[in-house]
Amino acid sequence: MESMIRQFYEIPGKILTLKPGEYLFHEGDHAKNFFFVRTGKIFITKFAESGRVLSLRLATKGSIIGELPLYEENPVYIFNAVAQSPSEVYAIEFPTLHSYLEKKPWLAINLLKIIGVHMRKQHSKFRDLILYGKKGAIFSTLIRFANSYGQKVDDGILISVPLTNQELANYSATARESLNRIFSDLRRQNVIEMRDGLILIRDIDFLKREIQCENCGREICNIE
Amino acid sequence: MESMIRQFYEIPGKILTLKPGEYLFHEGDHAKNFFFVRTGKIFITKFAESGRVLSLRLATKGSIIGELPLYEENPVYIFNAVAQSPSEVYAIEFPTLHSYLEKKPWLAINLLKIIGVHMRKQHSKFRDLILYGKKGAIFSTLIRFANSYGQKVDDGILISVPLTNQELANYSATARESLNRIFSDLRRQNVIEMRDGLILIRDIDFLKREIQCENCGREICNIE
DNA sequence: GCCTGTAAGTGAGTTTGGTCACATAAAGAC
DNA sequence: GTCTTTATGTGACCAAACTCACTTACAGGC
Repeated sequence: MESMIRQFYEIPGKILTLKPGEYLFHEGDHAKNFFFVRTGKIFITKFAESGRVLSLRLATKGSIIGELPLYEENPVYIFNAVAQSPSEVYAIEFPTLHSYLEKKPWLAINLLKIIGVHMRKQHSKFRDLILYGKKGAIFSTLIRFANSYGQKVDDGILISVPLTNQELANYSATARESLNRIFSDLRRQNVIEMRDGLILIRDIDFLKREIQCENCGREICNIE
Repeated sequence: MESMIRQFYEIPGKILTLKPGEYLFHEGDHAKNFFFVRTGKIFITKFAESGRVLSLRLATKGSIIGELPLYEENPVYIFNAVAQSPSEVYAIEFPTLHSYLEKKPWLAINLLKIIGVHMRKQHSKFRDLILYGKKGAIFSTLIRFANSYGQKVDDGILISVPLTNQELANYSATARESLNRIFSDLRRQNVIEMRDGLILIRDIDFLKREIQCENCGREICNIE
């Protein structure tokens, strides 16, 4: 994956830096650029009329962002991208990317591969959220965070990103209170535990069992 | 869209014919081919352990199927494809497609475009199902069927595909009974009506209003 | 015509999850 | 230290949606 992305850095572009909380783009904005994350972490979210927020990804080094409108007639971002931590992204303008893709077949193929993986991620998330209720959504979110940002420690997997319950609820399309109650249960059952404000997953197999995890691998089952 | 797909027919492949109810592939099968639908209609579904079925698409002339595992190391179909009506598909083996994509940049770019549209469809469906409850899921399904298979008649839009309530419920990740009750309401409110076993949508704007339709256009908001 | 099988419709009861309203805890500001 | 703000934890209640059980309607076979 890393090597695929390196090839895109040969395309002329600009480096942008973002402070935490700063938006790279808003949904509805006219889309001009395609981005790679160089450093930091970027939340990808979508707003609902009701004020609810649906969080979709937490992009990190190597993630591509804003690729959806690439070949649209009237390109518009359909998500928000907001920095979670100080971040650097590499921005390539669509027309520039278009001309490179036309010239270099391997580039287009690599992009196909990347987008294919995106599709599969999206589908597997869809499955978890639709078929296994809120518990499924929350467990799936935890597993994905563990795969993306988990560090093996002696008694489990520590998710190295600080996340509030509200943020996690947004990833699971759930009310904060519902997530909270499910977390209380998981703590009682010794499946998770809080450590220095981070989540420690002590029994990830429990989570996987409950949502009939298809063991699709870390490349697909992540939050990036 | 049509012209894009014509280019793929220059790639050597085989024509397969399917009878109604016949499977093109099952989820979990080793994936060898990429398909275009030439004629007929193909259901794309996914099974859940519980016996529930989630229906995702109803592919028709011009739709591509089975593209997800294209660049996987161990390619496996993650959905089922089953003919709804007598159908013909054009099957291209992955290695053949790979070599053509390497040689012809415009082919890879067209595939990028097609898959980009797929992604956007998937996202918009996700949004409807996640953010607007079961009503949102059902209304979204109706709108998509209307966009794909609707015929304008003097008093509304007739969905020209015969669908049972159970099938529609599968598209909406809903229990049949729930869909049934929502349909009863819609009939009472004169939003829909049954005509010769087909659904006639009399007030599609009502449906769109309820789910905060973003009017993303027929290219995205469909069921193909 | 009848019989059979499948689909549709509907009530009752239960579960799940969301909302509201607080109480408590933790983290900063000063 | 106090005060303020933000996050967490929970109970009570309500609404949405699922399940179960059954009735009704319709189509096809014969």
